[in-house]
Amino acid sequence: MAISLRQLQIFAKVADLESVTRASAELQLTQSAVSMALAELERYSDAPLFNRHGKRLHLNDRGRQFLPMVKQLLAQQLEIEMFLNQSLREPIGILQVGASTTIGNYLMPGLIARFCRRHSKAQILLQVANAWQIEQDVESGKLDIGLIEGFLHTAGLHTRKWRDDELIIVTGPQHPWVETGVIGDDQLQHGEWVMREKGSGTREVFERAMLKRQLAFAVTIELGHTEAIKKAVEAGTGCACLSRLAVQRELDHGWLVEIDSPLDLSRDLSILAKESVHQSVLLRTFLEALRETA
Amino acid sequence: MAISLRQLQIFAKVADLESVTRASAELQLTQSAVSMALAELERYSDAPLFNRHGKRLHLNDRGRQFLPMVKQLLAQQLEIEMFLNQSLREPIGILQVGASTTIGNYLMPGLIARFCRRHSKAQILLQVANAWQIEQDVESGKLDIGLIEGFLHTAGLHTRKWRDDELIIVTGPQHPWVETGVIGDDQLQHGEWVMREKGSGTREVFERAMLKRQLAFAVTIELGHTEAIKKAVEAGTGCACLSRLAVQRELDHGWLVEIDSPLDLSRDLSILAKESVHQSVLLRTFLEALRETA
DNA sequence: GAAAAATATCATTTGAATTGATATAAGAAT
DNA sequence: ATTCTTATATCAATTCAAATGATATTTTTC
Repeated sequence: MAISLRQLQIFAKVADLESVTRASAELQLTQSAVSMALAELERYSDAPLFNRHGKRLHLNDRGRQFLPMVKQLLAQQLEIEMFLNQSLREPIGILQVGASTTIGNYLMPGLIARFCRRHSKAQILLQVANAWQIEQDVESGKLDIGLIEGFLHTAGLHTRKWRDDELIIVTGPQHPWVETGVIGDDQLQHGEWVMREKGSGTREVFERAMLKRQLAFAVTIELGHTEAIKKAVEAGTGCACLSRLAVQRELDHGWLVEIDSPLDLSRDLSILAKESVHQSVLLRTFLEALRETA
Repeated sequence: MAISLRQLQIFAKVADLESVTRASAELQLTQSAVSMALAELERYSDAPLFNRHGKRLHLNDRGRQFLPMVKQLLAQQLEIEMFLNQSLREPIGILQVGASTTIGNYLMPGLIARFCRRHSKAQILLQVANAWQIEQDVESGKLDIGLIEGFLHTAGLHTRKWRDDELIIVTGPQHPWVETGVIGDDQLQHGEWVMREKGSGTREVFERAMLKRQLAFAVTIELGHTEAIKKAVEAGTGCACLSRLAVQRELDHGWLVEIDSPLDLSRDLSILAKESVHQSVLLRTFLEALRETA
């Protein structure tokens, strides 16, 4: 038989009070229960932990070494029990959040920072990956929640719209389009487009919007990262279509300029979560925080 | 009802294996016992700790934070049980000892053999690794004690000098230096040195001693193992600077010859141990045995 | 769509913890 | 000294929690 928390509690109490009877009173047990629990512990350890001198119990050297260990363990027990109770009312825990590129890089950092400042015992771990990967990991339970651009369709996965994301066309400040700030179909077709590789969510939206207006276009440069595209366009190379989220700072500083066009470049950002009976306080609080930013 | 160690053990095992069935096998329990214990814990905590997705169990946000607390408590439990189980006077149990290369290869084997002959119920497991690794493992508690060449300085780790180690210069018996058995600065500078790679503790001591006398030297051959260096020098290739511990046997047989030099080639061997409330009988006895060999 | 594999749940059994009663022993009061 | 009080230890009986075996439910796999 192994040791039990009960035995250790009893031992600590008896050691503190130096009395079986008083310990039994405080523990709401009979004297005999305490005595037996103690005897059991000493039998397990093959040697006494107390000196019995008359009616008085005194810790012996072994017991003296033992007591601090026991106290530490009981403190940990208390901490654990507190955690279980606390996490019911307060958002406490480690939340695994997945986000696809644009959201993960431009939207989540600030949002998470604000959230953690507000809820100091909550920890958010962010994984940035492509939408498909996020979907898999939410499905398997590795992630508690996923945030992606566009919709996805795994059965049994709860997808719902979070907020709108607006893609805009941008150029460098010295670009000829800047003069009017507006372009039409013609310019759209003949622009020198700097884009992410095929398959990127952002690019897909642009392609679909162009297709809808039956416009063809050519990609001058393909770059693997949004930041690289921004740098290229800032430097004067053609034009790009990016999420407003990704270029807000550059627009504010005037490093990039927004160009109006007749394209419909809005898309949805979605929240993926498991259909589940129970949502933890932390998860619910985080969902609420997401809703607030929408 | 309060939480029990049993429940926590079961929780930790299930969380690790992500399977109730496998956990039940390892814990020698039926699947239903494990399932119920888990249910009990979740009922106590008023909310699930796992996401159940089909057959797969995945920790949720609370569970993720809960697990490390539980692990820590269980480790503490283990320590407590070890303390109680250890015999009062006889060293019994398994001691995890780490040693850096020279000590581990040339000093420990004999010492451990002698110790185990004397204390038949004691088992010493020796891990030979570099000083940094040893330090980490002592710090983390994987090792009970570490023995390294030189000093190291992790806060909270108890380092103290164990004994001296003397490095000596050796050559093969047919080497010209053997005639006098003594060399000076000139020979030191122009010797054909066979050495361990840069970064080796032994080499560092030699380099520092040479630097102190402002002597330059060239390394003719670099070899990864002390044994290889000994073989090379025995075969007549140049000279080496090695711990006396590593070459004692070869000196006794006359396969290698010790050459006196004006260098100061002594260093300290140190003992690393955790600052801890309790030192087991086994650990104390082993430390005493170490002191005896010093 | 059937078979295999995993988890959850139920009634039943097992076993450990607790009780109540009693023995024993030390210190205090007479 | 002897009795009374107070404390711990131990025993058989009881209570209650934990484990089992059987079974239902669900999910994955072929």
